[in-house]
Amino acid sequence: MSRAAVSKVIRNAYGVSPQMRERVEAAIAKLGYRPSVAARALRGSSYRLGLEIPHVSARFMGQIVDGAKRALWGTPYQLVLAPADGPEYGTIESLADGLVDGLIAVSPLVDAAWLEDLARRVPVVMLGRHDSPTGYDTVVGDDVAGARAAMQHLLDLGHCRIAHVTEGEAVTAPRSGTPHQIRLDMYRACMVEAGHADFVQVARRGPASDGAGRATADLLRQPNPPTAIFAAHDDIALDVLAAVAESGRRGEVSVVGYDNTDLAAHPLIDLTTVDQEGVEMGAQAATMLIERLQGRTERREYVATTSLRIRSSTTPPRGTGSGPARAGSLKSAER
Amino acid sequence: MSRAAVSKVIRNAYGVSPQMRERVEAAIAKLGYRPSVAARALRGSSYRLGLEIPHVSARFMGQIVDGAKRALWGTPYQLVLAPADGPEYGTIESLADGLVDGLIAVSPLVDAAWLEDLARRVPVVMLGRHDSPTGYDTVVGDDVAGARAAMQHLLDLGHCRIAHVTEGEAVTAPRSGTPHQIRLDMYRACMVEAGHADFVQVARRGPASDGAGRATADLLRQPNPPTAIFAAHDDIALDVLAAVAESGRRGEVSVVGYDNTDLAAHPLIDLTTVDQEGVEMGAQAATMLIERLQGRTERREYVATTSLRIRSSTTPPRGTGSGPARAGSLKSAER
DNA sequence: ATGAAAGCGCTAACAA
DNA sequence: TTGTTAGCGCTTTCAT
Repeated sequence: MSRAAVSKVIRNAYGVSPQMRERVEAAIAKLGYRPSVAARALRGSSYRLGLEIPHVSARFMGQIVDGAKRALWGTPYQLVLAPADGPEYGTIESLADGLVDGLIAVSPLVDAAWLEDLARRVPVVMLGRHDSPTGYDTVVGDDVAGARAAMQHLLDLGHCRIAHVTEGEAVTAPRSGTPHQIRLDMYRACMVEAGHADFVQVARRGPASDGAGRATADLLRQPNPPTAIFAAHDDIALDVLAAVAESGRRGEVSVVGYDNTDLAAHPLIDLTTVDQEGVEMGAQAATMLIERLQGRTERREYVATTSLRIRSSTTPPRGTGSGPARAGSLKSAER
Repeated sequence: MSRAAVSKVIRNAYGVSPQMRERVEAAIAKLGYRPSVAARALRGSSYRLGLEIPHVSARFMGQIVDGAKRALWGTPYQLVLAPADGPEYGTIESLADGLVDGLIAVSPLVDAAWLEDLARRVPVVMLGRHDSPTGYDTVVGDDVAGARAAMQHLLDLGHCRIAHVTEGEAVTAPRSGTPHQIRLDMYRACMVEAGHADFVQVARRGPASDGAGRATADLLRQPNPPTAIFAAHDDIALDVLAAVAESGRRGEVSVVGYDNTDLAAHPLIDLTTVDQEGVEMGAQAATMLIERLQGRTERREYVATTSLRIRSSTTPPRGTGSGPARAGSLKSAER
């Protein structure tokens, strides 16, 4: 039989008789034949979708991957992950260079123009970008609402001295539009709005090794330390909780995270956090990508809704006498 | 200029003059040219190495990935991850079908003969297999020593009623040689050796959703519940700790995990666990794979050494008076 | 040192 | 319905 016949059988293409199909399938089974992805990709599509996953906030990525897998279930597409931890250009290109039919990336820092170029070569969905591109789709959380909810919660509890612990300067660069920049801005705005502008304190996580532990420890060692900390994401929040525990003040400093990572619900952690539908974000991204592959060209954007999950890591401040703090102490006695 | 020239420049091959190289490089930069991985793979190698990562014990996989990345640093190889959660045959094949030059997989359950076949097509390194293959390399922890160390620690503390919480039956099938089967066997052997054969109790984690929480809760609800639990890996241990905390007996049931996941060191978790050099395992696997690609054909095996990390999740049993429990109490006073 | 050309395994358009 | 054939973009051998 001819290769064309085999090709048609494999692709379920039109124009092949039942008995031919049977013969081909028998041969495939007997020879253990497997089509070469490389050759396929060269001629058409590889049926692989790439997902670039930055090391930062690794736990949140688990949700994204789960969602993408769910969305791809039953489709002919396979998910391929590429871990990145530096500037993501290289990793993204290594995916785009013919390995995959389309890609999802989480790279708030790469240049928008560069992405538009990339998107002309291969369909792209970007996660966590608040820009308004023309050539690619975006899936993003409502960071304004999420950060505001977190801050409002702490303020409602009666906290005044609230610090923010976030990623390095690069990730929050002033007009970059990254989720972390927006969370930081909202933190500042809420503090100002609540009349605590004088206590605005931002700490940043250091080089990967020590995480946000040192930065938090420094915050706590001050004469007038924060009574609450808003962490830019759950992984940082974990470091913050660790630093608080190690400083011997477990339970005395409220901590809010972001992402509602699986660990946040663990009773030994029990972290108040902002849920932004990570799984749904992953699923939407994969779905959008497939739509692009099927021919859609107009831009789409999915904005995930956020909701605050209140757990025991946030309590009213230990009252030292001021109005709201006093109210807080009462509440804390009820626990 | 000819494509041959370009090809040579890209591959740093022999036979190209400096001025030609310069011209080519200028053209590459100007056109933003990127070689197609697919075409390359078709003709020779893709310079991609695949790593199949099962969803189970996800946190341990982080170490493996980190190690593999470290080993690949500075080589021309890129790491590509393929998430799997069911029977891994499909995922492995989807990698092997021309996408990658070689692959690392963590699939204790796939058939050895099938793997030998696979290894004839593409270089393979398997993680966590205690078999003695001819065509592929293995990287494995010393599960006998690791499990024994964990059990010995609990017995030394004075525990008699020790339960084991592990994965589903499939993963511990009697003569399968999986790490979890060996840990289970060692658990049983140590219990018998210590004269506690009558208390051997094995619980298993249910379908992914509830984890090992239910199984643990059932254990604890018994009239004569265990005073210590040996969990087959840290992710299960986390579920166990959660169930213990939720049963209101935080700190009363000792828990040992396995893998020394990053979370085990968190002060709010502080889990005693068996370290098996996960990062080193990943690095060794990647290194072995590269050696294979460079022509090695004889089999290699790397056995990671284990070491017990004692933390506060294990304490002597709350003494109800028996000999060993009393001894344990003394030790605990030293803490 | 350079270029021409064959062919990797597949798909798609066309011929039989 | 089937088989033939022309490339996809690269590497590699062989002439020049």
